[in-house]
Amino acid sequence: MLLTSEINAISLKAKLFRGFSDPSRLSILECLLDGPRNVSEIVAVTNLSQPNASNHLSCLRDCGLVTAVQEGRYVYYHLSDDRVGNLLTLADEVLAEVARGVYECTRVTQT
Amino acid sequence: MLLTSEINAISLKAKLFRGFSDPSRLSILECLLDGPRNVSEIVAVTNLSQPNASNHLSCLRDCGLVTAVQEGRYVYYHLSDDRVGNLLTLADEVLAEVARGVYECTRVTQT
DNA sequence: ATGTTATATAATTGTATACTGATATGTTTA
DNA sequence: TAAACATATCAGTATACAATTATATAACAT
Repeated sequence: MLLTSEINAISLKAKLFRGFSDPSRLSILECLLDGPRNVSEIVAVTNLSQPNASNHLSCLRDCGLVTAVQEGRYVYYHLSDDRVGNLLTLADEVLAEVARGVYECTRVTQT
Repeated sequence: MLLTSEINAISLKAKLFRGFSDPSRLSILECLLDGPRNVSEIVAVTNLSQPNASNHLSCLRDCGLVTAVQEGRYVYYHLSDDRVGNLLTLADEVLAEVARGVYECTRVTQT
């Protein structure tokens, strides 16, 4: 039986993973692996519309996964912690192992 | 500009993370960190309804994150790869860093 | 000051998906 | 075979959320 505090910790962690669980946000995070990028650069790399990118960036910022630094009229974003990158790398390893299973999973729609 | 193959890889990774991004599935995965459990045990530990647990287990199974072994009328589930556990652990570390941000994120509903 | 570029926010809509309740399938024991 | 137990599936509903369009705010240039 789960305690209330454990439930909260789990919900929190689920929220963290949810930050990674959308292709648009993941594109943004991957693009930031190479270093800070401003919104226009992110839009160019990811092909997202500007408002869409901005929305996802807000989400990532609120979740603490990225940090924003304003320089003039540009806003540069960077990963807020090295371990965010580590998570992406480790995910690649897991993916290499379970790729077939994930690919064939029909319960979650692939965009 | 992202190539098609990169888009697919990213969608795949997003799907992987989506497996972790629901509190119910996360409860199941955490409960399996201690070793194999059958569905009834999982239901008891997580407080999920049996059909709900079964649905999430199907999803996790399809995604390759867990493996099912039938023993008599019981079906035992276990994490399919050690790195699945590693991802959970690393997530804890990231969470410790960004907990406040995640907690305050209002863009994603916390259950 | 005015226009232009960069970014953020708001309202809306469509779709995905988590949950529930009912039921089906499968396995064991009597 | 029947009854009891374990697990899976299905239909229906409600909610979360991603994307779009339009607009607002802010910084810079002319």
